[in-house]
Amino acid sequence: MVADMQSRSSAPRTGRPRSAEADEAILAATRAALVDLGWSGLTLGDVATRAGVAKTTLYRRWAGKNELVVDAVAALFDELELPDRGSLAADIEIVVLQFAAILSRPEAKTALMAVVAESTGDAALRDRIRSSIVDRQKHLVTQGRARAQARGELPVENDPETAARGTDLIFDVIAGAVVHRCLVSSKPVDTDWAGDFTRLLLNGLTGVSPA
Amino acid sequence: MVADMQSRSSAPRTGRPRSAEADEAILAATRAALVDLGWSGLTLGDVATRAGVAKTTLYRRWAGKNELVVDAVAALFDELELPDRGSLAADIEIVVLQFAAILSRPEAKTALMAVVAESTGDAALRDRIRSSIVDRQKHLVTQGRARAQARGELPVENDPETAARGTDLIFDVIAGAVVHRCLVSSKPVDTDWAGDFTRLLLNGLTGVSPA
DNA sequence: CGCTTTCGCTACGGCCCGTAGCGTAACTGT
DNA sequence: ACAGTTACGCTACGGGCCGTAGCGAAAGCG
Repeated sequence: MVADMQSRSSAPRTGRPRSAEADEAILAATRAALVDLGWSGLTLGDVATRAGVAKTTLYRRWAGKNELVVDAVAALFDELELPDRGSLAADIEIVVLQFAAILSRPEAKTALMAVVAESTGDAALRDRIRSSIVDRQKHLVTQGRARAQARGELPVENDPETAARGTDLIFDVIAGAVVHRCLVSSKPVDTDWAGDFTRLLLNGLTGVSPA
Repeated sequence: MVADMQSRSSAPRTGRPRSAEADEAILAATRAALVDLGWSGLTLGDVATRAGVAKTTLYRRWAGKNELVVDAVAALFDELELPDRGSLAADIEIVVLQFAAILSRPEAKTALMAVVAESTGDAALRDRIRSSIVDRQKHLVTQGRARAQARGELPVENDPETAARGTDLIFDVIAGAVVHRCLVSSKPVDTDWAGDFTRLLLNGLTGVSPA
């Protein structure tokens, strides 16, 4: 979703409309190509062929490889959800395992790191990644925290600015640790590791409150 | 250092030796090119020109862009050290800030993520990254933990296998969180954030010990 | 039915890749 | 001193992908 710049602002009222099937076919072809060839092996010409679409059509909708792949991969992360397991520990563990499951898919692995690498020199791409992928999942943290506060497991934050800082911190710790474990250490995120990590984070959150 | 496969095993005893200056010139040129062009813009022909070396010389020593960049960037992380600041909290904070300082350099940013992305489909590259960069810094964790145990801040681990698991976990959490903060959230790792993170991790480590 | 926009297709210059071939330079053992 | 061996700089090449231009046809709208 949220493919090009044209669908956001006023779409042209006249002329032939863009094919919605083509959009989905292109994104699916991109994911398939990522699985087969990886980020560096992926070429826009190949994606166009797989999608049964002309290469020029592809360039009309996306500025380049980076933007295309961000959109193609963003949908994968919408699978994340947070069923109420009754305790903060269980909630953390389940989201860690879900996130790791997504990262185990080859298209997610190779694409995520690559677009982040490209984004280091491209502010617009950085914003696109954040709005399409990262910020969309941040509600999981606020949701889990709210539940924990309702259960009395966590203290209630008074200052909204402090709460936002805490949310960002928790998100960076969880996402960062799982990504690092999966892609850098390349060791499995099984229930053992998820349990260890959950205990560590839980102790950190429920321990002595910050100054 | 540790450039090619030839320097590890028995170097040829006969013939013209490889130029050591060329090695360093190439790696320096690679870092410079990463700053100017980023990962995707870097070409081996350009690196060779910058280094004042023929392109063929480059291909004799490195299999490709991935391996070259890993070696070029590995040296950056050797700056990390752990001066004894007297408390575990201070030790964590200082290493977080040091790591963030390295990640603030554009050549480190773009190269690290890119080679990790490439490594998702290349086991040999994954091992090269681990042995050249990651595992080299793991001693910081064991060192900091040993000091904290000597101070009585942390309990002593009896089982060496449990201790290793803990080391890996701490490493993933620290490195992962800092990387995520810098490159994905793209927010500054200042003393405020480092302090928040340190409190969180410290509480997690000193809290109720794992089952 | 005109107007507008998208679509598929072809073709193109340009850049970079990775290798081959050559003559030269550097170092080693006899 | 001399042959043997390896690294070096240089040039050249086929091949692949890029990103765009130009065309005729198709699909909507008033």
